[in-house]
Amino acid sequence: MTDIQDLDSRKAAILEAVVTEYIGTAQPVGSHHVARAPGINVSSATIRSEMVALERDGYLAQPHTSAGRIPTDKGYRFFVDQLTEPGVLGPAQRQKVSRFFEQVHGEMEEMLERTSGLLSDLTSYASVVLSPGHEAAAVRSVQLVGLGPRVALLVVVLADGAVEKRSIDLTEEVPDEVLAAASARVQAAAQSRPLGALIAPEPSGDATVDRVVALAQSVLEDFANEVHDRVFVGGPSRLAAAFDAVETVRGVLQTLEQQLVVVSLLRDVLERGLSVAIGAEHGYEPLSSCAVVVTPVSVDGQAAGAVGLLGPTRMNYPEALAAARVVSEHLGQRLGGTLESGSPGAPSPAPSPTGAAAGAGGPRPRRRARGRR
Amino acid sequence: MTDIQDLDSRKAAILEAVVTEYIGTAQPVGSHHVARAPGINVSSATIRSEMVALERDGYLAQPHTSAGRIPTDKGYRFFVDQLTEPGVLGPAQRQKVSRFFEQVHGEMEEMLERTSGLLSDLTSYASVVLSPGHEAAAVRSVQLVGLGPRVALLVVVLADGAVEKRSIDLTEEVPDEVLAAASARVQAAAQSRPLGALIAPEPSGDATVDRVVALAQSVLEDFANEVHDRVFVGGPSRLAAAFDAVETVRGVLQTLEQQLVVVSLLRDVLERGLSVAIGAEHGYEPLSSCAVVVTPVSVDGQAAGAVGLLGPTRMNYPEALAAARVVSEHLGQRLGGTLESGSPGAPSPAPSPTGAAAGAGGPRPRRRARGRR
DNA sequence: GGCTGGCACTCGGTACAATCGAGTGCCAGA
DNA sequence: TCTGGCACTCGATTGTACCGAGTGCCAGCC
Repeated sequence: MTDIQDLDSRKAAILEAVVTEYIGTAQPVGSHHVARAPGINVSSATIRSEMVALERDGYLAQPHTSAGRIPTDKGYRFFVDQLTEPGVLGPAQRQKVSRFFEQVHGEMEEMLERTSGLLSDLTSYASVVLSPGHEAAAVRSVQLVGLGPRVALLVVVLADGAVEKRSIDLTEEVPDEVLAAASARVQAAAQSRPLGALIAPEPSGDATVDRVVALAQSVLEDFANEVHDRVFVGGPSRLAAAFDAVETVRGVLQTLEQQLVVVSLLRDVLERGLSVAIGAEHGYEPLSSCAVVVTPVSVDGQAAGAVGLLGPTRMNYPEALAAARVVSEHLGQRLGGTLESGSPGAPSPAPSPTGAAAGAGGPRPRRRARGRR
Repeated sequence: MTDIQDLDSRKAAILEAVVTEYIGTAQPVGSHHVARAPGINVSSATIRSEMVALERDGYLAQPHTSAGRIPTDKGYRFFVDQLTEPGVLGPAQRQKVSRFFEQVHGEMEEMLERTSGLLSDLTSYASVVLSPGHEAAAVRSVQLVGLGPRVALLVVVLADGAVEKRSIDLTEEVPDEVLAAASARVQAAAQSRPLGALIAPEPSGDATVDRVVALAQSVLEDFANEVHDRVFVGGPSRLAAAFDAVETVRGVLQTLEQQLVVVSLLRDVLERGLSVAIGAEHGYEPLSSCAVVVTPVSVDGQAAGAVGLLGPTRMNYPEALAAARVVSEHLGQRLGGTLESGSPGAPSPAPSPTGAAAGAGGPRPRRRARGRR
């Protein structure tokens, strides 16, 4: 327990005791309880006077006179910043994670979805898994498949295994051969280039083919902007118990339903180099009674999505941080392994040393996530 | 379902009044209120004695002595069965729906997801949209795309526009040419057949190709079983306000998170020919304080998924039925239109005549009756 | 000087009684 | 057969008293 900037060590210890206790009980904690906490060797009277100071400085608040204190957002912030050792998961939970990643299989999206289930299982908070972006991934295949006389489906496979599709209205009947020819031309032009850096296919001389090619090409270019970072929200029902005001629950759930908001929330937090955003810090008003824990996922040293947890501000930060970190590591390795089938697990990368400021990978360019209204 | 028919018209009217009032206020309703209801021309004393009978017969219940009555599941059931005219949406809502379906675009999955948003918007209940099954859809395209030296992605496009994918571990390096050859063979064998009735490709003579073909083929066969009907749950946050017990909310939300459960719930209800399942009727214990309204979606006369609403048993059935029906119709037309781009909207199919027991055959004998005198 | 124990005070929570009123069951009479 | 009237029930509300956790302050002690 080191001395921290503007709080002497005794105040820090008291604050820590209050936060810890409050996280456990959700009840305002009084000087008496603090006095009984381990590491505190002063009387309750002393603690009271310290608490007055902590309240004056904005670390604690009192729901009403003659009640104990509860931490403010600032109080939690201090507590989190002060955490030195990353929290540790229990052996049972650790094993759950290992088991999960040994056994999980299937498509990336499915895997991410299940990962979010795992995270919320581990922590009993709502979890959030942000899928890796695709802007850097090269196009492996483009295909036009006829679905009806005037409708074709454009299917794009990226090097990272993502598949995007979009149906195209051809406005008039196009024979299969033309579709195939167009498909081949688009494919040839896009092959091995990332979506962001496509080149236009040469004209073929056949007007119909060129028309279809142009249609497909424009959809392809749309993808470059639209290719969405999907977000998987796990276990939102956990939040029902986290707040006592039904209104709060409803508001939070409603916000979580807007995937766009969740994505930008996570992105914002990551961009600010935080791994924890508490209460109003993240600036999303409906979530002002929530805290968010985010950990970027890196695959082979590259930033690739993120995992996070969302709970009440009185969430168990050490545990949440530990869970997010462990899952993020496993997930990164697993995703790295996908493309090189059966590659031996690389040695565990060193965990970032502190609870905050894990600026992995530097700032990422802002990208649009697909809007769900 | 037993003796639901034997309510004389006065009892029916009283029951209807109780249900209507309770749906609106969520408060137990007393004989006085019923007496004031339109169409009721008897005194509260008479109503009281009728209510005693209704309670004895299980249509009403009393939270405690000297409180008003609330409908039981059986009471709601009678009320719903008795509905003759389908409820009508307000003009504003109707317009919302039309607008939505004029403007909606993009992939089917996205469309379904947004449709579920629309439904819950219209009704302020949680909504459920079940994607059409793919068993009958023919394979339009199968493609093996190399992702890494030892990994390929199998991408299948079905005639209805669905795209399924699965990565395949090739266990050893396979050159692109071999992949392409295998891809062509698998495609040739599967082309135009539904997933359920695949035939095995002929051996090619090249051992490596055949090995890859076999791998792909087995994955393809897996799809036949696994291709799951996706379900989109919209606006679960609406449920937070619907129940007062937090525990109930949590349980319901948790159940909704298990997509598998939701799918079979809907499937069960549809199979039993119901369009409404109330409380314990559907047999899913955690949802026993919920009611489900389901309407199948038909595309060109073929059953194709379903839309539904999930709310408290005291939900507004007429409105919910109307919303589900309207959205189902629009959705069916829209989906039908997808494959024949720009087909003119067919004239609105006649709505099913009754609120319940769509499969029950016989013409609806019962008529709603009013108090006389 | 800083810490401590003691003390008066505050105020939410609980327990209990009184009251209110919505609602019931029953019954005599039209 | 229905109705108005009546006695009764019981949850909800209000008021009062009290308990106890917690506070702020202060005099005294190390």
